[in-house]
Amino acid sequence: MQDLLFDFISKYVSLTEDEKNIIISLNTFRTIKKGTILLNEGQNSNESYFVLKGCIRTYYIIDGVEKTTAFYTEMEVLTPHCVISKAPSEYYISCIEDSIIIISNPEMEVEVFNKFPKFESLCRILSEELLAKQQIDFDKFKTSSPEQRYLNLLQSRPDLIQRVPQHQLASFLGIKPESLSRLKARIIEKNKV
Amino acid sequence: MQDLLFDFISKYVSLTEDEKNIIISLNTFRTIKKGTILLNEGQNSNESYFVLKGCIRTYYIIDGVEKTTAFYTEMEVLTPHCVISKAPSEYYISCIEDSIIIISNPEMEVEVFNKFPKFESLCRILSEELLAKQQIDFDKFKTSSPEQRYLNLLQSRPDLIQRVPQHQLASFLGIKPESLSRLKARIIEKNKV
DNA sequence: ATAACTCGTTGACTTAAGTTAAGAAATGAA
DNA sequence: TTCATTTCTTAACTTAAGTCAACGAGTTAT
Repeated sequence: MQDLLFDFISKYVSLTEDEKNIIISLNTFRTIKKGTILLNEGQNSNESYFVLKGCIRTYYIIDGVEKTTAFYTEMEVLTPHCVISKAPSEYYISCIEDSIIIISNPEMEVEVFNKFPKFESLCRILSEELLAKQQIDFDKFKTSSPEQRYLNLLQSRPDLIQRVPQHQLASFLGIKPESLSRLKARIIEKNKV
Repeated sequence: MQDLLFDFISKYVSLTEDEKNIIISLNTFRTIKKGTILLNEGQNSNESYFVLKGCIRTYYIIDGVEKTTAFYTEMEVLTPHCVISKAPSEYYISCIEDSIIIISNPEMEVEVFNKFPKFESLCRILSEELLAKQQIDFDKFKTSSPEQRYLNLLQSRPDLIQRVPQHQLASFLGIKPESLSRLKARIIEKNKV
């Protein structure tokens, strides 16, 4: 299992066996059952999540309705806003498949950064990459219609459409579940003619 | 002018006079005229922009139409996606007010990081903050109607509505300029009754 | 096995955004 | 100033998303 992590890290920096052992000794690998809520609205947490296997999602409850805004799957990291802002969380995080997650916190990170400054470089580079990537995603969202967003998702993350309930996908695409249903029917209809 | 920068940095780390002098000696402060294009589509660039004063925007040209997706004003940083991906840029960056901008590049950064590791911490923390903040913005965008987005912007960045042309604001809000016009008229109508 | 729920789809209707076109208002240049 | 261009608004019409309700399929719990 750890190999997945080290393969990922090796794309950015090379680690010695000693360094790898330090990581393993932190003992932060967790198996989480589907349905587990990792973070509640209003909660103060300092945990970050690195998904090794499985899928977690962030969602809000607005006027009693769940609004899913993001999914994190294999090799994706989520540091909740509340960890940065040190304010109560505005959203929930739940595990939507049985998953293996690395759970870390800022104190641990600082400790590792002090021992191996290389890790801070890694985290800086990862953050900068994610930020730029997310900006592109946001741009694409803004400049696309719901239908284009769906077709785009079909290309870029086809797995998500399989593994995630439609009503969660709908709010992820910024629309209502009924609209997603109709939009899909519309696409099929177009392709027939 | 530099004081603006150092005041900003001091929120995150404290700098000695020596360190400040190093920054100044890099001589990266630039005054940019309104209308200047800082980055063209298809261009490979390695420049990052820190806006000390003024405003820059990113925009795409899609089917011959400009789509503005982001604005950066005082104390905001933009590292274009192409700097990270090392691929040609998909968007343009232009300066929409006479501005003072700090222009840096990865080589300069590495040099500074080596002299003062503290700066890499600063950049990591800034990136992580920006990432979490941007995620919240994206979430809010997804879960709001165009009208709510406009009202939200009125609260959170009222200056933008003043300093930016409406048709650029419209695509920033993910709609057409005509829709923004009608939406504003609708809001005024509501408040009358 | 049955009841209760969740989930996805469909239909009828409402509302608002997209489209196209025209014109008014503001801005900039000659 | 005057002309041209850009920006913003309005109108008429089309398209699609939102809303509300109903239904069937699948799941879970009792």
